[in-house]
Amino acid sequence: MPSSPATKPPRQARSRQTLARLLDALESLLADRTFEEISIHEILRTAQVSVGSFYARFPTKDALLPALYDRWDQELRGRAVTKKDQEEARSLSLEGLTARFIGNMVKNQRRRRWFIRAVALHARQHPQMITREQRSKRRQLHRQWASLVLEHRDRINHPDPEEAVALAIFLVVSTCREKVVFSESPHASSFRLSDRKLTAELQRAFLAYLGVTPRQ
Amino acid sequence: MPSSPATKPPRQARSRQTLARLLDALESLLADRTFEEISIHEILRTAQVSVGSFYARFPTKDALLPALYDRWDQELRGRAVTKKDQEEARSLSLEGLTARFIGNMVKNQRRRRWFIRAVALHARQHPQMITREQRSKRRQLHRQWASLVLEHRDRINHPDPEEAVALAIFLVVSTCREKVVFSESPHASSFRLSDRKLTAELQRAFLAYLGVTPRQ
DNA sequence: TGTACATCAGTGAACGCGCGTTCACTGATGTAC
DNA sequence: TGTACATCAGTGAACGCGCGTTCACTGATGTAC
Repeated sequence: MPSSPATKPPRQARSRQTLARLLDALESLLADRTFEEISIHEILRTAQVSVGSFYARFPTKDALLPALYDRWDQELRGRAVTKKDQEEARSLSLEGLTARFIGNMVKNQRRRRWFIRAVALHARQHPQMITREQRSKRRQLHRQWASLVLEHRDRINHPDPEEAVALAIFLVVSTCREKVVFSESPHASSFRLSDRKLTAELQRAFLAYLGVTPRQ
Repeated sequence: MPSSPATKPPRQARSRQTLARLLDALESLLADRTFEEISIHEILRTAQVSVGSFYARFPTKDALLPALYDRWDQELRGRAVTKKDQEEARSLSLEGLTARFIGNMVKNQRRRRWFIRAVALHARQHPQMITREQRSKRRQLHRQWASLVLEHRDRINHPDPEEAVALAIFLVVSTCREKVVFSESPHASSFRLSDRKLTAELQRAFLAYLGVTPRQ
């Protein structure tokens, strides 16, 4: 249902595999180049799929990346957060909550960096990708995090806690993406920072900005 | 001298104007589209310059954006910081210093957002652009800022002040760019935030992360 | 001041390559009776 | 269980458009004597 508007869903197992091969091929090729730089023919060769077969499923090349995005989002939704998880999260301290979320964020960005880079670059010029992103599971998780953090409102020292939490999340997400996804090309050579350290520092920044002082 | 390697500098006033027209044309077209999306012919039509004239100056299309970058960087170097300015900056409080720098940053990003967006997108896939950026005046200003901040080392509460300052700058620059340059498309609709407010909050985040407590 | 020549600057029709896409076709799978 | 037909799925040669670039040329400016 959240798949591309003009994309016909496969009816047979055979074509479902072809689709999977296409998306896999694209994902692997994205490691080296932008979506724009990769030609259809190249994707098709990698996936061992013929041109006609592709255009039977997708209206244009541009429909392919959104489809990959959807698959990823579905995957995220698959590991649905249970009621139990939510209860558990609610019982955590603000520090614990932050540590867990930021830890996951860094880990995920690291694992899927190529894919995230491609989507981020593509979204900058394709509005439909942006709206897709806004309805994504990822965004939903951010909202969940925000409300969980706001349950510790008494420890937040900022004139407008709601706004502050939103900006704090924006801040760590932007920084994390810039660092992990974009600033680690061989040419960038900005300061080195292990993921462990990055996580710790982002946590520190998050809590400090919200004006949270350690409990003694 | 810092102009593109294979780019021939103009010898006559006439061609210097042509060059300027080309760069102006590109800069204005970047407001709506990516560099990749803009064709040479379009730039030439806008600048009222012929194809041959362009290729007499530039080896390829890709040499044009770096040239625009250089012009901008030269402009920055033009308004050189005098000894007096430095003295003055040194006499400011940490809060004053931060306010000034972040204020300028937000203002500049706002003014030149299209151009910055183009460069950021292009740099992601063209290494030569990255090295250019690293030797830029902008980077140099960041380093200057870092060392000025470190003169207030006694007010910084972080196990590794040097590293912390570097990351703090990275943090505010990344966030500012993400917000001003990328997150304000009509489709993005993330939370609204005036430049004034953004500046204030980034300042708060910067100082809080460094563990600076207000002087009483 | 004038003439000859070299260099700089500019012109735009034409080229050719690469890419996304089309199309006429064959083969595989599912369904009805 | 077998046959007929509809639909789904896959094939790859060929097309054509748009783009960056070339090239043979004309005109303007600077320099030497």
